[in-house]
Amino acid sequence: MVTLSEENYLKAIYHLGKQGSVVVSTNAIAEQMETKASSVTDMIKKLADKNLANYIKYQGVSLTKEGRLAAASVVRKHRLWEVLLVEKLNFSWDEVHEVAEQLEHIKSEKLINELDAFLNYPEEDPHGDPIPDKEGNIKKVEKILLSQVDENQSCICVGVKDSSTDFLKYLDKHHISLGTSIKIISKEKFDESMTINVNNALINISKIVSNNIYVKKG
Amino acid sequence: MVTLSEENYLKAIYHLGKQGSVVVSTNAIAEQMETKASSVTDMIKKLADKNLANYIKYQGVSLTKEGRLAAASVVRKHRLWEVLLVEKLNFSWDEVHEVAEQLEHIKSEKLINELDAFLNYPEEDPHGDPIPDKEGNIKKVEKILLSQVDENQSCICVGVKDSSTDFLKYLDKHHISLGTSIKIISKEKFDESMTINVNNALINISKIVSNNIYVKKG
DNA sequence: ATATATTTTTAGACAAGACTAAAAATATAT
DNA sequence: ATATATTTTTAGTCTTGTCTAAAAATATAT
Repeated sequence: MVTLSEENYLKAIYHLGKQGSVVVSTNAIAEQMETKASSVTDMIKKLADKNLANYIKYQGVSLTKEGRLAAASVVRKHRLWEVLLVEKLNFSWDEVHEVAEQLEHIKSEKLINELDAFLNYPEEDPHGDPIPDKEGNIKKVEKILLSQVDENQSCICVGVKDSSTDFLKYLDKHHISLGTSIKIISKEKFDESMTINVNNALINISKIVSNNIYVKKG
Repeated sequence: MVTLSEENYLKAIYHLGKQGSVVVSTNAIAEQMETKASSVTDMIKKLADKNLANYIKYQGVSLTKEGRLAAASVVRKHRLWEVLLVEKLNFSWDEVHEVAEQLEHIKSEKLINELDAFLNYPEEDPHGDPIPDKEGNIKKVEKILLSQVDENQSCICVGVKDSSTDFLKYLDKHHISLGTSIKIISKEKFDESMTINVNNALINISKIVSNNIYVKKG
């Protein structure tokens, strides 16, 4: 049995090391989880004992195949629940995270499969992040940061890198959501801000903003 | 903050002492929760410290107003989730309990209110048990045990007292569910079994069975 | 009313998960 | 290469919730 706490560590390692295949440091995990390095060391040992992680003292951790699947399963659940919250229960995309953090730990194979079917097998969560399938596979989609797009090019918002409440509310205020068409009008050299056209309104966004919006050509 | 474990104790006391207004014994709680009396004593003290329970050593516990509301809230969540599972996610009434035991601890006011609305404000769960409202009030419905009904009378199944998987599967096998019409054909004096008519089939049920089915006149 | 049985509580121990402070290993800089 | 800084681990403590065994209180029976 994988405990709630173990699931959270697996998820952190999964996210830090691109789907868990890369070695990550104790401190990185501690920062991600807002805990202390010593707590991380303790837990890593438990994960290694359970064959969920590969661990070499002082060197870092990566997930085993089993650990990767367990982590992907938690992420799958998190994202499916987020879809339910937004599509059926009137949550906005900035309200779902906290609740999904709880729901992702509910243990029931049937529940998650039925939820998947009920939601019509969504491929992405409300922030444009891919939903792993039962085997833990994710569909890689072409996406680049808005900051990479050149002047006079048009693109479509397909996701966000930062999904904090503050950032999502900022996007809401400027009517930017998934599927929104964005045209780059101009880019400033000195601060790398850009002026963009969204729904025929011109707005100026900082580099920080354009660096946290994923878009595709179009 | 009420912890998961505390919520489970509150729920147990709530169920044992008709909505928590009655004093219940340490042993009764221990039995209900499949734990030891000493663990119960420990937890009762914590609940009393938090003003969720009234506790007098060696005398027993009851819930305070606050404790009763907290317990009713957990029961409300449990039963609403059960409705979701059955109505939307293809669970049968014997499959919902275990998952609802987990879901009932999810903390989000908005979630439970939206769920309530999404399900169209159900008044009962899939076993016919009433769903407390936000204030913890439950609608008392007229119901008697099938064993109380006289020969030649007809009635309608409105709930079950035992909602164990085994019993619910037994009812499924005999096509008895909520809303099913039942006519009492005859009752045996010596073992108190009865023959009933369900969907034009005659079946014989033991006292144990008739004692676990709630019905209303009709 | 006294002895016996049952219930409840206390005392002490344990596991999980987290923390602090100190020690050990690794990395960096001159 | 040696000193310094950083990272990681260890050792020991704390809290929550559980348990066992023993003690205390209450209930029951003769």
